[in-house]
Amino acid sequence: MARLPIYLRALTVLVERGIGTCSSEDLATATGVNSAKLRKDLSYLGSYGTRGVGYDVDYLRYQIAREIGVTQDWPVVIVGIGNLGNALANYSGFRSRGFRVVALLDAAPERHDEAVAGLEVRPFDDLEEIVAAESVSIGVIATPAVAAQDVADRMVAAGVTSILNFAPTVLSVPEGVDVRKVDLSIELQILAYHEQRKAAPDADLGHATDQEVIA
Amino acid sequence: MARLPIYLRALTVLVERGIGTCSSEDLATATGVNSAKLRKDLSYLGSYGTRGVGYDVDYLRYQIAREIGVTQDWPVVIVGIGNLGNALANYSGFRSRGFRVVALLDAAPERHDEAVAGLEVRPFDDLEEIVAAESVSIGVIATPAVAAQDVADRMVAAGVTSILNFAPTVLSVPEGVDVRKVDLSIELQILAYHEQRKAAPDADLGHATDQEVIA
DNA sequence: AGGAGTTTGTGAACGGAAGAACAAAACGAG
DNA sequence: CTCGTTTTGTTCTTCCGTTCACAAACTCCT
Ligand SMILES: NC(=O)c1ccc[n+]([C@@H]2O[C@H](COP(=O)([O-])OP(=O)(O)OC[C@H]3O[C@@H](n4cnc5c(N)ncnc54)[C@H](O)[C@@H]3O)[C@@H](O)[C@H]2O)c1
Ligand SMILES: NC(=O)c1ccc[n+]([C@@H]2O[C@H](COP(=O)([O-])OP(=O)(O)OC[C@H]3O[C@@H](n4cnc5c(N)ncnc54)[C@H](O)[C@@H]3O)[C@@H](O)[C@H]2O)c1
Repeated sequence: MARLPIYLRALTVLVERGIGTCSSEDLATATGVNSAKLRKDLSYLGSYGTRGVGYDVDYLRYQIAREIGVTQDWPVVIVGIGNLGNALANYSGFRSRGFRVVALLDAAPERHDEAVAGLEVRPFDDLEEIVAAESVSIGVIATPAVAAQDVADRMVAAGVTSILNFAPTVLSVPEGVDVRKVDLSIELQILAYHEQRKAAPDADLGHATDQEVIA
Repeated sequence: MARLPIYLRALTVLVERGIGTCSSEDLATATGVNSAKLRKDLSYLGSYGTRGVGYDVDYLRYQIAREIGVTQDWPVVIVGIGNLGNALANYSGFRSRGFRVVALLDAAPERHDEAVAGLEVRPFDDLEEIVAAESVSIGVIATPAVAAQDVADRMVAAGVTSILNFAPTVLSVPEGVDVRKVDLSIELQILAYHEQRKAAPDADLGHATDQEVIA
């Protein structure tokens, strides 16, 4: 379920505040979801709450982390160390949430050996070697759109089975490989859509059909 | 509808290739959605297709752009010019899709007057002035999580009614203000979740959620 | 110990999206 | 002009996620 990471983050905040237990109502308001939905989500992983009391924050946190699979560290490779790739490489939030960037790859020779976030940028052709050596199963694509499909194919061939794609392209991958895409332009366009609706209260009054067949 | 931007992008590609008309089947495979769903989406904006022929690429593209509201340029401010803010400021894809970054704001004085992507980084306190002067209604938050809520409050007070939030926090905003969040850690965690399921075949198999399409 | 007050877990109702299927419309060939 | 082919627009059915509502279970206070 896609909401588990949100609960996990909220629980981490509660742990840091030294809060030992919380009700579904508390967690629900903290994460912005309906409390019934939250309880149903949690009950899906088992009965980890106590009626009349709530949930043990630490215990629930561990259970969710275990369910998601972030009790272990996942090695990750990032391909395309441009504007976005640099930002990602420097992002500390990955590390603290169970992901370890093991390599930065780029096709452009002028980027090689450059140090980014304590890692050197390596040639894209080292992909297979690195994936095999570090048992990498998750790859991040931050290359231009035209290169994304090629990079994805190489990743899949090398053994990567999950891809996070920042390039604005639809990737085609074989069965068994998961792709998630993050497209910032789309996010902005969705905002613009709602924004336009706010400005024009007359909304879509029946886009009336303009043509009638004449007999 | 959240799929319109995807159709728009696919149509833009078709335009660039000089293709004049396309069927719902074509667009569906190009975007990775079901053709019936796509037709239903398009029919929601009106009857812009011709039975037996398909859709006029240029015309449909314009209609979708108009529906989304990207026939005009939307001014955007970015707050928090760190790793991520820099990448966003340098991203050309916003401009080409109907968004214009009008200002880069940061609270840290040492960043001020620095030039990023042809714009100078200005003090966060200039927010209200800029929003008013440029009629900005869309703001992007790329600050650390602790500052995000404050920034959002200031944005809302200044007149921003749509926020794209990259900080891993749940923002609370008044009615009428739209917030979309992009949380990269969550995306990775969802991948890790599926990845773990692949490795452990005892879990509930099934639900193959991937996009399979030919490019 | 018992009752009052909480809070979980879940059965049932609801809503809306997704897919299958088909009739209506356009076009081209003969 | 008519028929066959293609493809849209839409209806109908199915399914999944959300929400409501409530009994069961636990704590605390008297
Ligand atoms: N910068 C942003 O904020 C932003 C926002 C949204 C989406 N994106 C998308 O993310 C992607 C990267 O954006 P960017 O701004 O970092 O671009 P960029 O041009 O700065 O960086 C791209 C990098 O990929 C490398 N590259 C190119 N082809 C490659 C290949 N075949 N194999 C390996 N590496 C290759 C290039 O050498 C370059 O270093 C683009 O698809 C862009 O549309 C970026
Ligand atoms: N870097 C990434 O790839 C990445 C990935 C996912 C999420 N994020 C999130 O995006 C946000 C920014 O990440 P980053 O790596 O760019 O961080 P960063 O520390 O590099 O940059 C943050 C910037 O925000 C500025 N800032 C701090 N408080 C401010 C305030 N109150 N008003 C205005 N500006 C303020 C700082 O001066 C700094 O320049 C964080 O919340 C992070 O969790 C970043």
